[in-house]
Amino acid sequence: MNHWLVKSEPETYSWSDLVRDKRTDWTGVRNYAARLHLRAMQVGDLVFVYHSGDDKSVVGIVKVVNEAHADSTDDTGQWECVDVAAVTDLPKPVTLAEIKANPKLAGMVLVRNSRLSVQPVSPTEWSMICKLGGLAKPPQA
DNA sequence: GCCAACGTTGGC
DNA sequence: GCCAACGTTGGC
Repeated sequence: MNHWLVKSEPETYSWSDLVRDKRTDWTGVRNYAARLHLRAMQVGDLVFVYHSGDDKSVVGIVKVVNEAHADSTDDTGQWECVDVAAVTDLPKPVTLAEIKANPKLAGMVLVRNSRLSVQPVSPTEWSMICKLGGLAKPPQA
């Protein structure tokens, strides 16, 4: 199983929207590198949700419930999305400042390439952020 | 509001 | 195929 991180502007679609919807198709990705990651996702993979903008925090975890398929919000037919379902929020959101300050996390794609909206997360990074986020044990797929 | 980083577009 | 110009993202 792989781990990922997706970004969203909370003004556009926030974690609370996701909790309300319970499940959503993660549309709107319009970047080739991000699309590669979407295509690599498998059902059961766990994904951090990060709020960009004012929040700048990892706020929750979703799981992939449907592999990549056509993005209904795209007219050109070239972009894809996966379906995700809410798993848990982080009791204590992990801020970008914390991530940058943590030597184990400072190498994250989130820090190195802040513009990539869908990105891989290493197992070490995953467990560290779960811990910082106040999860006693990381969720199972 | 500014600007750095990055991606895309289009002329050559 | 290169690269300048432009647009967008997102942190500060």
